[in-house]
Amino acid sequence: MSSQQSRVLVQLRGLILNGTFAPGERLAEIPLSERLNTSRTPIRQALATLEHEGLIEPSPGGGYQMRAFTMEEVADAIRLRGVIEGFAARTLAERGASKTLTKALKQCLDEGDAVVYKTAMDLDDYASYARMNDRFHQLLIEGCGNKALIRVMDQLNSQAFGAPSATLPMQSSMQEGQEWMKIAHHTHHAIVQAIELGQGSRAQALGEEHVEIARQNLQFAMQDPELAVRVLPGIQMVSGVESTTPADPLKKVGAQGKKQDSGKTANRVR
Amino acid sequence: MSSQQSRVLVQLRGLILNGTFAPGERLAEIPLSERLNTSRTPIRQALATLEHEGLIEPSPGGGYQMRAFTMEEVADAIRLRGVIEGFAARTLAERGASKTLTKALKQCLDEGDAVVYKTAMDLDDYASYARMNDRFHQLLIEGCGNKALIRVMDQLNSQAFGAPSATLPMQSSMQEGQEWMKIAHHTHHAIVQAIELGQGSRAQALGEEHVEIARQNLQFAMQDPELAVRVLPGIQMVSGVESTTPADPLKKVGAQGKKQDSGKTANRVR
DNA sequence: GTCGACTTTGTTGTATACAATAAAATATCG
DNA sequence: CGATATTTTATTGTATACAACAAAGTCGAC
Repeated sequence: MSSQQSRVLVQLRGLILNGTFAPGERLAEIPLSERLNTSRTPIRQALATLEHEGLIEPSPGGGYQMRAFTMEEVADAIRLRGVIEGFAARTLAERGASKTLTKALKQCLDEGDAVVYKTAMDLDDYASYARMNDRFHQLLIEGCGNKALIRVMDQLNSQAFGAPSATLPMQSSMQEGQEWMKIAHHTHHAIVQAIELGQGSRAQALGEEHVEIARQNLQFAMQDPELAVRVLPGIQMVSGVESTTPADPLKKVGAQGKKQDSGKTANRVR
Repeated sequence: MSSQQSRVLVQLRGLILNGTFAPGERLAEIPLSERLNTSRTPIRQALATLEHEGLIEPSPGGGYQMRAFTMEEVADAIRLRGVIEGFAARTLAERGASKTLTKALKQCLDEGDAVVYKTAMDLDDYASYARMNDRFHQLLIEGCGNKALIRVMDQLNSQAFGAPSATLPMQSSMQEGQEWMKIAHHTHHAIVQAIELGQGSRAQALGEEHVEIARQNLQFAMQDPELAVRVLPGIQMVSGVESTTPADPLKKVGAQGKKQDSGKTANRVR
């Protein structure tokens, strides 16, 4: 795609996921365009996209504002992801997976085994497991061949906490993390087996249960927000998680471009 | 929202759903802006939205083109809708439905009963059943309280054949239609009962089975494309369904604004 | 006559000017 | 002094000009 539009979209999404804007904060076009060194046009396009992705919402008087997320919503999004992935797995089990797909899935299983059964796991291992995990879930979704499902999953993915990496165990210590990973990866094995044996119902149930692990871990990780912020990008947007780096996220004024000269009409509501 | 943007979006979506553009046909901004009496800006915005809705796709060299749909994709979209609605019903069963929601659902059941058990059904009855059906499904989706699910379902709805009305029986004769409606409406009753009794698994299964009726009916209706076109808006977009009204939908040239003077460079691919 | 470089032309991407609008600040009247 | 009308001002919505680009056509050389 063209450079300006995609660049702005990525950068703006990044800003949002970093918790730059407080919930309800207006996303005015001109400050954003100055901040990202572009004109209003690409900004507008990016804002429209982000609205479709569900990261921002229309402001009553026109324009957009930052959305507020609750923990409950995040948990619901993860559950939905489980249902859809479960359906994908079931479809694969019922229709049969192609030889190449099965092979690719088993490749993922092997890679995961190599990491999970290591005696000592480091950050690189964690990263490579995360990559494998993403690929595994991607394979399930793309492999099932249901285009509507692929589209819908794209939408969920863009919502950050719905993304495959959100299904990853995230624990305070590597040790703990590895234990959870063993369980999660065991489910990967079971899903592939169910697909091979044509056990549709089992495949579906496993898909749902798989994200349940992640959901519980998320709730656990939220007890230590510092950790959650480091491990799950975008979690700052969820109310209850205080971001530590930006200045004063409590006030609505927030980080506002460079102007800030008068300060009187800084955050007009319209 | 502002008048120009929403107007253009609705009109353009209408044109697409009417089968105005052949699959693969380029949707150039200037011809569209002339056709809808506006500038390129609202057109661009509408095109972006329609891409997110999945009705059009990006063209390789930039811009957009009409998407091609297959019957299989439509069937898959309906199945996915069933899974998601089933999940909504299950969630309601597990979490318990509010008093007002239960009441609203039962109101739908009563209205449906009144239509389905009539001795002779006319078009008005059909229309009122359709309205009730839409409301019923809407209540399930909104009522379950899962915001991610609501968003995802919005996306499916915009895709026309995924819409609630697509779950309606569509038969060649009123007589036949009424028989199918009886079955479909019976499922409505069963879903509400399952929700009331907290039978989550049953509610889920019923949700999925409910759309299965519609899927089979769709395939049946496709044997008589004339009927399908009349009964299911947007079905013209599906390859294999020949639309009758526009001129020559086989050639890619299709209905192209007003220009058509030279004809030589009419459909530049870029 | 055919292949290749060049020119033409249509189309999108980007910036920006202008209009419409709504909120805030200010002035005016009771 | 308070409430309301008016002005101001920021911001979005819309139109359009210009730049970048890519495809098609055209000309020329071998």
